[in-house]
Amino acid sequence: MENRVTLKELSKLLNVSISTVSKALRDSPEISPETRKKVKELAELNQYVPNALAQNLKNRKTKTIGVIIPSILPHFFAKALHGIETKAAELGYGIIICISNESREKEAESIKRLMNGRVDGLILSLSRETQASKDTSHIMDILKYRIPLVLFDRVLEEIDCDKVSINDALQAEQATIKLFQQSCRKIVYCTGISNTSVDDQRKIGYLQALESLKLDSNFVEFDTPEVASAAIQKLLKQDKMDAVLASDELSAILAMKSILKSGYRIPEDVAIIGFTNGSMSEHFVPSLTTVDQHAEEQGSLALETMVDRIEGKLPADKLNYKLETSIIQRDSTLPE
Amino acid sequence: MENRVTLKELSKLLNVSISTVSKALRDSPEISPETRKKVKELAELNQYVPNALAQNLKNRKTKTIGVIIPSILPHFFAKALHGIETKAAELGYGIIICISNESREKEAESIKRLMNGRVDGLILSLSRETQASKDTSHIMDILKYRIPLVLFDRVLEEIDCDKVSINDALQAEQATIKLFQQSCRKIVYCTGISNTSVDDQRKIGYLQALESLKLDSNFVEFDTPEVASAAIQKLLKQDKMDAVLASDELSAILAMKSILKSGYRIPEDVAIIGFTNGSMSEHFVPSLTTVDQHAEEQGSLALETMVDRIEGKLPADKLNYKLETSIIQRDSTLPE
DNA sequence: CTGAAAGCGCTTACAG
DNA sequence: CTGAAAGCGCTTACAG
Repeated sequence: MENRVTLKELSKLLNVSISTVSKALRDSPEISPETRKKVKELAELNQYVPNALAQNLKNRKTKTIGVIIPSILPHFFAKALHGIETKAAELGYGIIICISNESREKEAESIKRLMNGRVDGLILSLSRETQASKDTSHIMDILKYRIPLVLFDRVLEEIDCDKVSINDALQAEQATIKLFQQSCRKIVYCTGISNTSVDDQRKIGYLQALESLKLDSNFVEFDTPEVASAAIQKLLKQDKMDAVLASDELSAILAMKSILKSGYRIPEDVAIIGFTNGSMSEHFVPSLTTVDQHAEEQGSLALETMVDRIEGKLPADKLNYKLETSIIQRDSTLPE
Repeated sequence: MENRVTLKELSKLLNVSISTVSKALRDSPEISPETRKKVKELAELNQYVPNALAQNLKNRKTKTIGVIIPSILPHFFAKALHGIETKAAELGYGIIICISNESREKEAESIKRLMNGRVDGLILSLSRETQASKDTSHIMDILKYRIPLVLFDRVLEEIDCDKVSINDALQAEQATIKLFQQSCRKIVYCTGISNTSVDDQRKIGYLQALESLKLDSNFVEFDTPEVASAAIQKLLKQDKMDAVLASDELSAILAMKSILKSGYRIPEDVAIIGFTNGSMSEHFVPSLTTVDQHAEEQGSLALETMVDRIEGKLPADKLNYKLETSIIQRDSTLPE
């Protein structure tokens, strides 16, 4: 039941100075091999663990990265976080996670909490409120204090920092074209995540595709599942829908359920492509054709970029990765 | 582009001592109101943020809790984490998250990483390897250093610490009896998470129920989805299954898919109850009747217990919460 | 090869 | 009401 042992205590036990103990433990050539050995043995015996707080204070670095995400419940963020954590462990870094819950205020609070020496850098996926309001003063503070910042997935181009995201507009455009190629002419865009940069980008891609294909657009935007289902069933009844491009997993699943319930077949009557490749996409019957957002890779690349930045391995100019994505063909669209 | 300002710098600007600045900022009555005001204004102007590392070192507490979980991908852990984070934010604490990836070694590493002054306490859900091997020496180290420890969900009774879990055995027993009451006589236990305390407990409950009901047991244990599906289809063919008790969400979904694919009806031919109430349970067709594990509440209670322990509000005797759970009736069992 | 000293940025008991 | 001093636990340039 002892308390943690310190350098001071070890030095007393050995009748040497604290400096000697410290150097011996870090294998400094200044110290004689015998002393080094003695010190290390005693340290081992007493299960000495250096106090990270003191080390960090002295070294002015913490080997930990702060991560702020809007939520952890959507599969995308859980996977991205997994990618971040895995890469961090690999590179010898730890992570501190805060969840903004889509709120700008909580995001700003978390930033404050972390900007006080606790972390060497911040990885952020912006909250919906921040993206909607475009009020990024709290983000600018990070830059002002010269704390490295990496934005991922939900990025804002005007912020001068490293970024990792997928080319959502391009993907949405290609997905729309794919639906067109399956003879769909009434392609409806369905989203439960309005007001995020990713959703905006996807809408842009969708509209671009429609314009070049000379088709009309149609949107279902919702906050609650009930609203979504009602809107979809209405469109079906009015014969205004033979395909769905869904911006998030939940809206894709809700759409499929409404479609099946109304007696239509997937993909013969209505084809669907979703974003986010979660477990529901894989296991629903029929399984959902999705744009793979490479959540884990985004997370892993964001962390790697951060560490490279911290360790000065990157040029001064900020990086802006746009990951290539691919469409995972499943049963909600016709086979090629 | 300035660097972060310190007490020392503020004190120089104001021509007072560091102590005065420090006390003024903490509203000490020792300092005159005018000085306090002046100091605070300058601090505000310079966006002074106290260095948490230095504060923590001095105060010997960090107001942050370490959380080590086996994985973040299963919905249960994502939800539990959400509960932990929410409650932590509410109580003014931060959390540091490590993922053990079900490995005892990574778990031990994370513990070492966190036990060096970084956190005030540790919340843990044990990795599968640790639970299987029962080698808990790395956990004992935590206790030895008098670091508060709360175990949740995957607990081990022999460890002397606060615990939060659900009564898995009882729940499994009741779920089994519920299936019996729907005239099921060939109830198969299906699991993809063998060798965890929760699975062991559920098996115990299942077997207890079967014994009192004088029924035979039958197990499907698997590592890959293919194995599960094959095993289930075999049992169906041999007419050895009219109900499934599934220990995790994935095995429940896999079972349902196999059953439907083999042409049986749910719940008329085969009824199913699962554990873990994730999004797939809710949205699969038919939706899955599940035992609600109260993931968020487990997380939130674990964190609250931790904070109470740290702040000395708890008796010396360790607490052992067993949360009441309930069965969420959906379409994979007959209505009551 | 070893140790005394300064310092990271803060807090607080004590003196004045 | 204000400040000098000690200390949290470490690291490292410097002296010996």
